[in-house]
Order: sequence, then structure tokens, then C-alpha cells
Amino acid sequence: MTDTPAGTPAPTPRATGKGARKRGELLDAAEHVLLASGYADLSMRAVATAAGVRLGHLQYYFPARSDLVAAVLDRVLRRSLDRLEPLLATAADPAGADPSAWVTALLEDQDDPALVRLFTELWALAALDETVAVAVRAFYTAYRDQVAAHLGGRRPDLPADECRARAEVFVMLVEGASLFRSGVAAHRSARTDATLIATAAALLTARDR
Amino acid sequence: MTDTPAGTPAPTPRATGKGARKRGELLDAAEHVLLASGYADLSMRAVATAAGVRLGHLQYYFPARSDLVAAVLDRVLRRSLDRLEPLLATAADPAGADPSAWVTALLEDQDDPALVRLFTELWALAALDETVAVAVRAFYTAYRDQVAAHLGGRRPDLPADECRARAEVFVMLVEGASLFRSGVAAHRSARTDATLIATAAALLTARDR
DNA sequence: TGTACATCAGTGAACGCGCGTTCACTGATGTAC
DNA sequence: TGTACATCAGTGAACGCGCGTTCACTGATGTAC
Repeated sequence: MTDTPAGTPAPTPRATGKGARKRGELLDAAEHVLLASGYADLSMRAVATAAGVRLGHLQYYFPARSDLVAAVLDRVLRRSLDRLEPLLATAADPAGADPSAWVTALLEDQDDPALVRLFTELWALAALDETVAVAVRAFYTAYRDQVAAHLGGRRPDLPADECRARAEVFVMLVEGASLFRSGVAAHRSARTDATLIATAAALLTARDR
Repeated sequence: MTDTPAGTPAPTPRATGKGARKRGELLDAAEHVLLASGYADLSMRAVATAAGVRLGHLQYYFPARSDLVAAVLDRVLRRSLDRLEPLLATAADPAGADPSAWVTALLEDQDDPALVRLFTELWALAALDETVAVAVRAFYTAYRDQVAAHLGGRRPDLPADECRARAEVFVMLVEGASLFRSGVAAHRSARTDATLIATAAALLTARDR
């Protein structure tokens, strides 16, 4: 007895075991095509070829292109939040400590050009698809709230709304920086990185802002 | 006698007068389609329909889709730089003055969701087309250099490389902010704007960073 | 352990459609004499 | 001012192609008895 209504003849691949593994492989292939060719050329045929399966088989797992696209983007956002969480949870350093090392680690994590590429596609797609737009905003809300919580641990003297505002500006800066450190808008420079890290750290430590 | 070789039978629309006007109208239509439907659905037929001309006529001005896309993106970047220049040239305020009003004006100018939308498409496209990538990097280099020049006028005490570094971080912050103020990553908030403006202003005024 | 059967996983052909591009064409506008 | 002609501006039909989707099919795997 599955969780689908008795009369439904539609394909419903298993959520566990081999089915889940295959699904992950297909999403890997789709992500690869998205990185290499962009959303416009993210076709069912291209993904099937990249995954080494037949078109019909890809459709067994993702009946429509929209299902595939939604699943890819969903996984990108979910994975990004999962990677962020352990970094942001390390509010371990004492209240007065210099957060530069922590900021540096966070920037390094955002360094991956492939990740930046996926996010530029997400930003562009959010304008066309309200579902994507909602997911992207939810991601940044969670991101900002985690930074705000980190900041609250570091600076118990700050009111919650100031933590939130500083955290949002912090995330703005990190996202803007990703464009300039990944090659989209410019390439990395040590001199600029120093100023970037000082500016981000100041958001976490400055008396008022 | 035109500027094309004698034997070339290819269509070469006039660069001035009626031809230039029509070309501008076609680019307006293309930009409208790009905003409404994204790059993937920026088809010759959709643009012709939006412009109220026949497919063949659009192709008289832009023989290939790639010509149309290149012209649209080129115009977006050129127009953005042209809008930036007068704002950035107003290094009028005295050396010690609070730059908050100036920063606010610059943010307002970047406020337009349509402009942000066009830039998200540009960032995504830069990964697929090296010509676009070069144009985007050239745009941000010019942008950063103009901010650096503005900062140099305001703070003659700073060495040139520090001006450049601060200017680049300033642009990172403004570009990141555009995502958070246009609705892509979040919506505008007065509290966050205050922190954003203070942070940007500090890049222009702080003793060291 | 063996058999019957349902479901799962994967195949392959075909469909209609919108796409970029090619090309021969026509009427309008400008220019030379 | 009039006429001949070249170029400009715009039309319309056709092409081959890759696309998403539909669907009937087959072999592999699991399960009930």
C-alpha cells in the first residue's frame, strides 16, 4: 500500500533506496547542465544525456520539465542553508573577540563560482516564477535570521531589531561580494578583501551604526 | 557610398534618422520582452509581436537573435553608466560633509525593480557568453573607478589603492542591496536602510578600514 | 523452495509546436541627370 | 520639373530542428501463498 490513491496509475518513484539515489543522480546531472548551459538550455533531453539515461526514464522520475527545475532549485537552496547552519552556529567566540576570522571563513564558503552561478540563475528565475521567488525570499529570511541570532549572541547589548538590520546589511554585503569575488563583476583582490572583511566585521562589532 | 564593402548585399540599416529611431523602438520591445519573459523566451517572434512589426522586418535590423540580444544588453549597460555619471560627478560637497544624502540618492537611483531585473539577467548571461562577461566586468570597473574618483575628491588623504578598495566594497554593498530592496531577496525596510546608508557612508568617511 | 502476480524501473517511437534562419519579393524613399 | 534607377524599409512563405509531452511497451524486482 503506497501513499497514493488506489486508482492512480501515475508513476510514483520510491522516496527511499535505489529510487532516491537515482533521483539524486538525475538532479546532479540537471545541476551540471544548468551550470554549463543555463536555464534556457536546461532541456529534458540534455539532462537525460548528461545523466546517461533515456528521455523516457528521466520522465519516470520527473514527469514534466517544471518538476525537474523545481527540484533542482529546491535542492540548491536547501543545501546552501545546510552548509550555512554549522558556520553560523559557531557563536562560540567570546563577546569582544575580533570576528574577522569568522567572516573570512564565511566568505570562503561562498567562494565557489558554481554556487554563485546557481544563485544568479535563481535571482533571474525568481522574476518569472512566483514559487521560486517565495523560496528565494524564504532562504534569505532564514539566512538573515541566523546571522542576527549569531550577532545577538555576540552582542547581547543590541536590541533585536538592530541585530536584524545589521544582519540584513551583512548579508547584502556578502551577496554583493560574491559577484565581485567569483569573476562575474570582478576578480578577487587581497586589498579589497581586507576592506570587505573589515567592513563586515564592523557591522558585528561597531558601537552604533 | 556606405561604409560597407561594395560587394556586400547584406542589409545595413541607417545609423541615423528613421533607421536609428526604429532600431531604438525594436530594442525597447526586446527589453520589454526580456523583463516580462526572461532570456529563455526572448524570441525573435515575441519581440516582433511586441514591437508591432513582422518577423522579417525585425530581422532587417537584427539579422540574428544574437545581434538583438547583444544590442539590448549593450544598451542596458551603456544607459546605466550614463545615469551613474552625473550622480558620481557631484563631488561638490566639501571634504568633511556627511555623505548620507548622496548615498541615499544613489540608492534611490538603483531602486527600479526593472533595472535590477535586467542586471540579474546580465549576471546569469555573463556565465554563458564571454562577450557579455567582458562587458559586465568593464561596466563594474568603470563604476568602481568613478566611485573611487569621487572618494578621492572627498578624501585627498587616502592613497589611491585604498580609494579603489573602499570603492569596490561600496559597489558590492550597493549591488547586494539592490537584491534586498527590489523584492528579489527581500523588501525594503526603513530600519535596514538606515544601517545600509550608515555602512556605505562609513566607507567614504571612516579614518581607517 | 517454487510459482503467480503486482509493482517498479527503464525503453522507444511518435505527436504537434515554436523556434532561428533563409530567401524571393514589393512598395517607399532618395538621388543623379 | 521630370524621369530612371539604386537603395531602403518592410512582407510573407517555407525550411529543418529541437523541444515537451504522450503512450504503449518490456524486463527486473519484490511479495503473497
